[in-house]
Formats: sequence, C-alpha cells, structure tokens
Amino acid sequence: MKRERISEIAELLDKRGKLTLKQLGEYFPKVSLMTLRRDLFLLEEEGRIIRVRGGAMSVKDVQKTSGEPYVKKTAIHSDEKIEIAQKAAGLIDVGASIFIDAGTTALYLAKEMPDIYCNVFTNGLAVATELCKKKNVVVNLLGGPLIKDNLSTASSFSSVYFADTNFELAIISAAAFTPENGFSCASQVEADLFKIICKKAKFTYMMLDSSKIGKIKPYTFARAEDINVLITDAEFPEGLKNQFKEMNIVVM
Amino acid sequence: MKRERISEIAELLDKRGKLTLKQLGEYFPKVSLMTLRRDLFLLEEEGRIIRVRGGAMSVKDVQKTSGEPYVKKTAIHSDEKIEIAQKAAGLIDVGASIFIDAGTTALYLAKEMPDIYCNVFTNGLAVATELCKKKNVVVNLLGGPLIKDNLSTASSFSSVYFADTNFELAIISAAAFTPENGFSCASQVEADLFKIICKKAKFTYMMLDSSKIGKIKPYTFARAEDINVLITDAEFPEGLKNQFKEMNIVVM
DNA sequence: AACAGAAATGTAAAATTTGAACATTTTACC
DNA sequence: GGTAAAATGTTCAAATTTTACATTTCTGTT
Repeated sequence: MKRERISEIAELLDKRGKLTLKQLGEYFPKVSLMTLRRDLFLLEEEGRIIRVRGGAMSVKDVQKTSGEPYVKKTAIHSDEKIEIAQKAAGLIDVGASIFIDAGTTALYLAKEMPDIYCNVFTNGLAVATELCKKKNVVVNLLGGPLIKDNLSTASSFSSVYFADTNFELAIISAAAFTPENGFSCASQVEADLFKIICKKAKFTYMMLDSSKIGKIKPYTFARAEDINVLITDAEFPEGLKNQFKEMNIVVM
Repeated sequence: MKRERISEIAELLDKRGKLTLKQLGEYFPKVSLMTLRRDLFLLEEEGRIIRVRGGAMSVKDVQKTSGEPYVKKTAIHSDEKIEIAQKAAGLIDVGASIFIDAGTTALYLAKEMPDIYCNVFTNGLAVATELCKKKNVVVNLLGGPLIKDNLSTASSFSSVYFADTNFELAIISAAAFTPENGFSCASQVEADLFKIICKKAKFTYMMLDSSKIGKIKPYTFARAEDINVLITDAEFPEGLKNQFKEMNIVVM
C-alpha cells in the first residue's frame, strides 16, 4: 500500500518533472499531506527525487532537461496545459493517425498519451523524443531546418512531404486567439504548416489554454469555424465557450 | 560585483553539490542573506541550480549521476569516440555544408563541434538537439519515421528530400568494418541513406573506432575506396592504416 | 479470534524559510 | 552635482516544513 503509492508518486514525478504537494494531494486524496511528505522524504533518500520548497522534482527530469532553454518555458501555466493535455490524450483512439504540433502543450500531450498503437506525426523534437518512449506509438518526424528556440522543424517542403502521408486527426495549439483574428502564431512557416495540416486532417482539435485568449500574434492560420473540437481549461470564459458551441464546435 | 558573486556562487555549488543559505552567508559575509537568496533565484532561472528548502544544489551535480537509456550507450568506448570526434570537429570549416549521422560518435562530434557558421544535416534527434545549442550552426533534420532505439530517422523518402539539398562533406560512422565487406551497419534503411549520402557528398569522412574492425553487420553501404578520410583512434592497427593510405585515403 | 507490538498515518502546534513590500545605499550616466 | 536605475538591506506576514504525539492499520503469535 505504501510502497505502491510511493512508486506511483515517483512515476508521476518522472512524467511531470515537478509537482507541488498540493497537486500530489489531489492525486492521492485518501492520504494526508503529511504522509505524502514522508513519502517524498523516502524518495529523496533513494535519490530518485529532489525535494524543493512546496513539492518535489524528478531527478531523471533534471538530468535530461536542465540547461535547455526550451524546457524552462514549460513551467508557465503548466497546470492548465497539463489539464488540457490530459483531456486531449483521452481522445486518442487505437490505430489513429494524428498530427501533433511542437508547442509546450503538445509536449505535455506526448507525456500524457496512452501507449496504444497509433501513428503520430510531429514537427517537434522534444515531442518526438518523448513519444519514442512509448512502445506502441509509431512516430514520424517532419524534417527540415530547425528553429532553435523551440526545437521544431517547419519548411516550405512540408506540403511535398505531406502529399504522401495521411492523418485524420490534427491536435494543435495556438499561441493566441481572438474571435476577430482567429488562431494565430508568431512564425510564418509554422502558420503555413498549420494551414496545410488543418486542410489535410479530417478533424482538427485545438488545444487552447485560457491565457492565450485576447492575444494576437502576427500570423493567423485558422478561424474558429475551421476547427472541430476546442480543448481548454477550467478558466475559459463561458461566453466564449458558447460562441464556439453555436458554431457546432465541441468544447471540452 | 553582482555578476561576479553570482558566478562564484555557481562555482561553489558545482564544487560542493549542495549548500545551505547559512553556509553561503559564511562565504559572503559582506552581503545580506536576502541578496544571496535573490542571487539563487537568478541562478535558478538560468537553470544552473535548483533551489531547495534552506539553500540550493547544483544541477551539474545532479546530472553527474545520469542514466538515460540512449545516453548510457555512449559510455561504451567513449574515450576513443571522443578522441575521434575531436579530430573530426577540427576538420570543419566556416560555411561548410555537412551531413552528420545519428550514431553515438556523431553525438560526441556534435558536442565537440566549434560554434561556427555552417549548415549541418543529420538524421539523429540527439545530434540535432545538441547542435541547437550552438548559435551559429544551422541545423537541418531529415524527416521520416523514427527508429526508437537510436532516435534516428531514415526512410525511402530521403532521396526525394536530398534532391534539393546539398552538402559537400559527409561525416559518418559505421557499425562494422572488414576489408572484404567494407563499412556495414545493422539497418537497411540506414544503409540506403548512407549510400545516398556518400554519393551526394563531395567528400566522405568515416569515423571508425578500432572496436569496429573485424566485425560484420548485415548491410554494407560503402567500400574502403569510397571514402576520402578515415578518422580513428590510437588503437587502430598500423597494417590496416597503411592499406587505407595505399588507396590515397587520408588516415588520422 | 484476540492480542501485543510495530508500522503507517493523522493532527496540530512550533520552528524555519520564503516572499513581498518598502527603505536605503550604491552605481552609472548626463 | 544631480538624478534615475540598479542593487542591497530590513522587516514582517505568509507559507512550508519539522517535530512531537495521538490514532489507526497491519502483522504475526498464541
């Protein structure tokens, strides 16, 4: 019972990298925070985690991710992003052919994804690396020149590459959204890629955490009506939710 | 003054692994604990340290006890491979267009590479990620289905992709070599890729540590006479070296 | 099945650390 | 010499951890 919980905590931390005690408390509502604290203490003695103020972090995670500027960004609004990623992960069926983008939410999705047989296309190196840990997921990386600050590829070559590859589902995230300007991002090649993706996919699922609302980035790649499902967090304003629903878009 | 103190703190932490705020206070009696706390905060943002209750610990120190599956493999014969990688790194000129493979020696090469302007093509995710740390290196990743055990891409699509991309130099490594069977590797798609690469490149540099000699893998992708430079370690047998030299191949 | 003892967990108060706000000093630049 | 910005100091409230002890659950024995 104890041993089980402890290894579950360790796994959770390896996946998430970092968790607060409160978050752990939500995962294990049956035990008190003090017990969880004691568990963390044991895990620290074993050298598997590092306890930090407020919670703990995975040693494995530190070993692989530290120093890379990209990973730091994942800390911002991470709770909302994980919430969204979990919802998105639940929508993936066995045998599906999916495109996932290179953003931080997508990276969480990669971590949360069930290890079932499916084909995933992505333009994100971190996403691809993460997916390679899953035995049953076939990973396919979009090639091209690398954008260093987010470790993604995007090139004019994409359309040629995608001419012979197919996916029914695109799960992407935008850097900004307003009803007037639609979904936008900061990079033109990325916007072009997303346009191709959205056209190619039968269904487009948009992961959009509430912090993106009202922001505008230079390149719009889709309008509200272009997507099929909007996956967001609890903070998403009700009014906007209804606007999407009126367009027959599933909001979750 | 501030910058100096901060880097001194970082060095101290790298050396000691872990320090409490009080201990830091003894090292820097001239400033208040609040200032040191602020310094630790900055260092944490830079990703150099992890703040823990009561003080901080060095990220480097945590990383020392590392254990990623892929990275683990790099430990085998690592001295020879680093030696070879350093030699290869010395051969790269400003402005060059280069292909580097996805092997472990290639990963060392990526780490040892000078940060000069050049274009690098690769099919290795780890190599690409490593190269992204260099400001002046333009990285270009070959897309396609991912091979999970070595995080590389290789597909029949390569020839199409390479039709419009050019590099004068290919620096690759083989998994095995005998004079009779030439350079061989374990994967057919990789062998196909290497064949295309060697044909496309003006010069082919082969990185071959001495442990590979006498071994045979299923798929031959090049013969001795196909390469221009052989980069190897000190253990490489003299007799074989001379055989290469007789074919006008530079051995170093 | 009942019991003792150990292990695990819960609770609450004390101790420590941190974060935030504001005051003060130093530095850099006109 | 003056002024704004950066750096540092001080103080105190808030949050977190530790400690100590109470309670529950588990385990093995009779």
